[in-house]
Amino acid sequence: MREPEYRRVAADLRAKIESGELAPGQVIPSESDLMAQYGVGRNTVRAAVSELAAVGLVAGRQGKGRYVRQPDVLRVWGARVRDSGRESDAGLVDKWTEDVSAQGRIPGQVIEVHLLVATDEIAQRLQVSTGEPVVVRRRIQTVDGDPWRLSETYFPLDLVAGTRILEPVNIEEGVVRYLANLGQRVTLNKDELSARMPTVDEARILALAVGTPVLVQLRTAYDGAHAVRTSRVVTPGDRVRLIYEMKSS
Amino acid sequence: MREPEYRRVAADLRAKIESGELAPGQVIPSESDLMAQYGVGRNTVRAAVSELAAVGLVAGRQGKGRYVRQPDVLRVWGARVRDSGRESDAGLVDKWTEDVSAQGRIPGQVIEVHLLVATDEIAQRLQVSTGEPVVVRRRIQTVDGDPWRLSETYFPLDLVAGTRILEPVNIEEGVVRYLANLGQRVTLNKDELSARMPTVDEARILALAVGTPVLVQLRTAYDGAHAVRTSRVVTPGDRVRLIYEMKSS
DNA sequence: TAGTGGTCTAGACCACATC
DNA sequence: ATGTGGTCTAGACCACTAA
Repeated sequence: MREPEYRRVAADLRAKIESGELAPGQVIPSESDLMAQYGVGRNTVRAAVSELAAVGLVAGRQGKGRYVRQPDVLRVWGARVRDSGRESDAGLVDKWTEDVSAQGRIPGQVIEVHLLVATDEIAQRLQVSTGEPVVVRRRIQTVDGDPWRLSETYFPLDLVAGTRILEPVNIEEGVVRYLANLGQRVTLNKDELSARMPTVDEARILALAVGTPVLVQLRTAYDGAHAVRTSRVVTPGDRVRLIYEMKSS
Repeated sequence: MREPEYRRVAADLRAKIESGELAPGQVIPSESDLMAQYGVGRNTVRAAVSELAAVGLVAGRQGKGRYVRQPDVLRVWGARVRDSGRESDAGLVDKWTEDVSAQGRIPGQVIEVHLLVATDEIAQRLQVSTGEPVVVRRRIQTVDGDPWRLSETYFPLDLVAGTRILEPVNIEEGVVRYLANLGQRVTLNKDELSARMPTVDEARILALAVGTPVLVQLRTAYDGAHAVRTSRVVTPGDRVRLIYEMKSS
């Protein structure tokens, strides 16, 4: 039993998907068909198909069949060189709205704002003490009405008290430009990127198929050595392409 | 049957892991124990544990038990602001060696160089015709002897003919600086980042546990509007933190 | 009603690790 | 020899979808 049966079946199906014999969107053979075709029991077929589902190649719903998934990728910018050679600061809408609209899709977002105390992680990134009051703006950003991205931004309370940041409403020009217009200077942005499997909450909110990892972008903005805000953006790995454009020396 | 049994078991185990009751590195109860503890059949226990394995929370080996995984994270830089305010170009070693050494680990790499014709994807990114000759440097980069990152860089043949790029040897100062010293100018780097589950080859070479996504970094370097090289770097999502530091306007 | 996938069980045998 | 996980089967029943 060198190569398990279910792996042989999985590899064969995978090859058919990658070769295009089973095209994206197409329904794959039913479990009964696969049992007959490969001469194995139902659980073996299910183990094979589960493996493909676990890496995001197939999906399906009870009662209907399983089909080959086709990704729907949007591009969003983490940093962008404009004609001026520097980050844009004169736009009329926030970056999410701009990025999504530019690709002919309809952006949207649901915003909530909370006042809470800093956890260790947030305190460290904001350079404040654990337990200090911070403001968090949580956004569920949508494309064509579907949840697409989770975005949380944390501010030290004293830096945003009395501003519209505290109101759970859309800020048309975007938070970054809004604060810049109020006089906040940002000299450095530092992003930390990683990939992981989603938590159960993330999977639920983003309606993630099993086998879909998320891309996590932790961004902290600094004015000199002083942190002014930090954010965590969670996006499904198969639905975004995060772009960084950087001028070289 | 609102909530399946195996999900109840999985959620319970997950909670114990996240609360620390089952600590990283610790062996989780055996299948027999879990069967007795939750009063379910073996396959149900296995379905629950498989779910945790599929999201990278537990791993194990036949004959031994299953244990809670503990990530080993390294930081690597995608772009870094130096004291000079621009990308470093005077270092003595390549960036991988520098990043890994700085964290007290031992870097290494296995290099192979191939001459081949451009596929559609590579041709498009290098702005040449499909079928044009290109050179690819493939590197398996290691940390403390373990495969850690897969790096492929493609060059149009005419831009690197007669250089040491064609030799499958380490270039101490790194390819970027080597070419810069030969007079190649790079004015813009463009990175595209995404997360996905690994291919079977990637999982094998990087010794990935099931449930580990990869972070894919596609970088193209331009001299003006002209692409001079393009690379694909594949890293396990749980083993790296990719850092971008960007000066703001 | 028929066909699909979803859940669960009981049991068998194999492969690996440890004592 | 014993305990662990890995593979596989046969069979049962449930839930969802579509004709």
